Amino acid sequence: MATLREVADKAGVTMPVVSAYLRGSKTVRMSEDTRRRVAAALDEVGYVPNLAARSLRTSRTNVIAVVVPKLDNPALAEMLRGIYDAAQEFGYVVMLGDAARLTSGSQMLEHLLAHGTVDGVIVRRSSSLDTRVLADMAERGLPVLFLDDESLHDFTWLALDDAAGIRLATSHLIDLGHVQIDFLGGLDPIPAAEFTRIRYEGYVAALKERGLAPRPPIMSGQAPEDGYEAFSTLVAPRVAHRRKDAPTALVVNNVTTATGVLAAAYDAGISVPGELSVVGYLDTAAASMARPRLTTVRMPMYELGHRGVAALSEIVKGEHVRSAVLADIAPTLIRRDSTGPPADHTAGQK
Amino acid sequence: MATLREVADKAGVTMPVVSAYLRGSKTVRMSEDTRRRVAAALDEVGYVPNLAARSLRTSRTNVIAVVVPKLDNPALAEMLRGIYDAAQEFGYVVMLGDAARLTSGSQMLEHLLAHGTVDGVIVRRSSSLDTRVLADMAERGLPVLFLDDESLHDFTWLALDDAAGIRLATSHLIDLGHVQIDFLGGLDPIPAAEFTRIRYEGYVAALKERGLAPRPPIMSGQAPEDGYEAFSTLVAPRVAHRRKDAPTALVVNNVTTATGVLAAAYDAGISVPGELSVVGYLDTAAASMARPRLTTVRMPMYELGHRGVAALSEIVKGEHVRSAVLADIAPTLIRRDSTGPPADHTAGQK
DNA sequence: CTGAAAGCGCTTACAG
DNA sequence: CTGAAAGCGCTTACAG
Repeated sequence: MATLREVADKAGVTMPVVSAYLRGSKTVRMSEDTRRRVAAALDEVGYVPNLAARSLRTSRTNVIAVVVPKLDNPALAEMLRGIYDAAQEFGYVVMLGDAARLTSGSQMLEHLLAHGTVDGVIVRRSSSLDTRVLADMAERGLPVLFLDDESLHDFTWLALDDAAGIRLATSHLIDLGHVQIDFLGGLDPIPAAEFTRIRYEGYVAALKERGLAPRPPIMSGQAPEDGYEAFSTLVAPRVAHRRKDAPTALVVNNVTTATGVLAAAYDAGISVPGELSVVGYLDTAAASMARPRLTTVRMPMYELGHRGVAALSEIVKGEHVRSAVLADIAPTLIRRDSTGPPADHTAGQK
Repeated sequence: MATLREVADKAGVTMPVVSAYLRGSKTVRMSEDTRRRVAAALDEVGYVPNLAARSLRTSRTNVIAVVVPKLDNPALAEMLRGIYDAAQEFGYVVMLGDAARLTSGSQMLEHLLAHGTVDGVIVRRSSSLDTRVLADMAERGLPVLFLDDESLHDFTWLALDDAAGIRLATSHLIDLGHVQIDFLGGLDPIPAAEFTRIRYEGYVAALKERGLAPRPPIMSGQAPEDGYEAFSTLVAPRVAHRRKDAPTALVVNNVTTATGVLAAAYDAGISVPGELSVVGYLDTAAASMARPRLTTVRMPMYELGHRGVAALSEIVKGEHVRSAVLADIAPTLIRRDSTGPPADHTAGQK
């Protein structure tokens, strides 16, 4: 537990000199001999700084908290890479947490709201947080940046161009010749997540552009099990019995949900893409391990995370940051094996 | 930025009284009237504590860091649940991090090694950390608990009973009538991860117990792609050509790897479990979404995390903690659809 | 350009 | 049982 004072005494200098040496201060000049003595003393006592003392003095911690809805959501892995990379560039340490643990009155919330703990917070999905928690953050004036969507008011956010992404997925199916295309997915119950509305509207827009009739969304939670359940009960019966209103293709809001859809199709004996094409939104490693390999739309998740940190650092500095959609990076279609022409076009091929 | 002093002045008491009130001190008694005045003042100024100041004074932070090899590894989700639950009980806030980011000289390592930042660290898999990082931790005397395996020396660890888990998986296959059983998986290149050796030995033990001959391990990394690659090149050709040495069943070290194996078997036209049974080690939601649904062995991951925090809190208090294997909780076989009797026993059924 | 002082906001040991 | 003082380990503004 050597302190700056001990190091200074040992080196025959004063504390501020050691402090300046440690911080690599450019304004304080010291002789080569002084440097050497300080370095030797530092090394000799095995000096380790006390960051609590530094934070108390500077009222900065260089720690940012990152809160995500589900820690093990693979679709977020790339966003986290972007966040960690940017954090390193900006000199931040990242403290990652689960939104489910950040409840009102929780130890973790107390920690974030207190002074001297984190400089700011990045939250993926405001809807994964209690409204009381959001209110606390706002009231406390905590610098927060949301990685959300364009429907979030009252806070600063950065968003993917979800409408464009889903439009791309839908257009791909239209290009293949599909006409009866359904939208399934992630309509979280309460609060009726706005982000899904925007995604659904991307689907609607794509169909209308091409003179096709949009169909009502098929509600589903986001987990694989949710996709399995929704597909089994709401889609599979229509497809299996070749009902006139059966879709020949499906836009699935989330890639995670889509893996459940694939399992359900398999269990129902529905061939993908033979009888039904499936495209998932967002891309993960699991998409290429699924059988059939899942066609997806890849979004700039890395950039979302990276720019999020940059924006937060501005907010921390007290500067005003404008909410924005990442529309300058186009979504990419990752064509794999789960999409193909509709059955009636390929009758001869199979 | 109200301070304790301001609150005290407003309430007409001294700082220590407010401090005691805040901490719910039992030793300091105060009148009902005082309590009310303090509470009112606290509320009026919107007091928020400065945790850096508190840490500087108490040299405790109530923060623990948790370092895992891969943030989005679903097999760890349950362990993290255990950690978060226990952290709450012990009054800790969890700071989760990625081992890949905790490199020598990294901002994050500096942060962990400094005073006044975290009270201790839990590391899943010592082998995911640079040896220099481990040496730094040891030298600095940082309280660390490893969630590793029994082959880790020089540090305190808590381990799953990997040998028992793999023995259960192997016995299941033997019970089904399999004789030619291979072990595939997670032999990390350098350092030749000890934990896989122990798992492999569980496989060997199970076979020997039943008078069967163990076979050399099939090396593979842990990712789905690794499992895919290893299976495609080293196993599939033998099975497809019905070579005499072809396995009829496979113990896959990791469930993540097993999903890749399943995809590879599908692509090679090998029917699971018709021609080959596959059992994965550890259980995840993805195992039940795979087709065929993957038979796995479930280990007490929640308890591993929970007890890890309990052990760390002892270490933080300076008490000696003995490394231990969680042998009191038996592994469970989760029987799904990827295992069945060997082909020659079922010739009439298919 | 260098050196001693003040103070960040708490908690705790100590005197009354 | 209550109240004023000391001090945790830093950094920065200020005097020399």
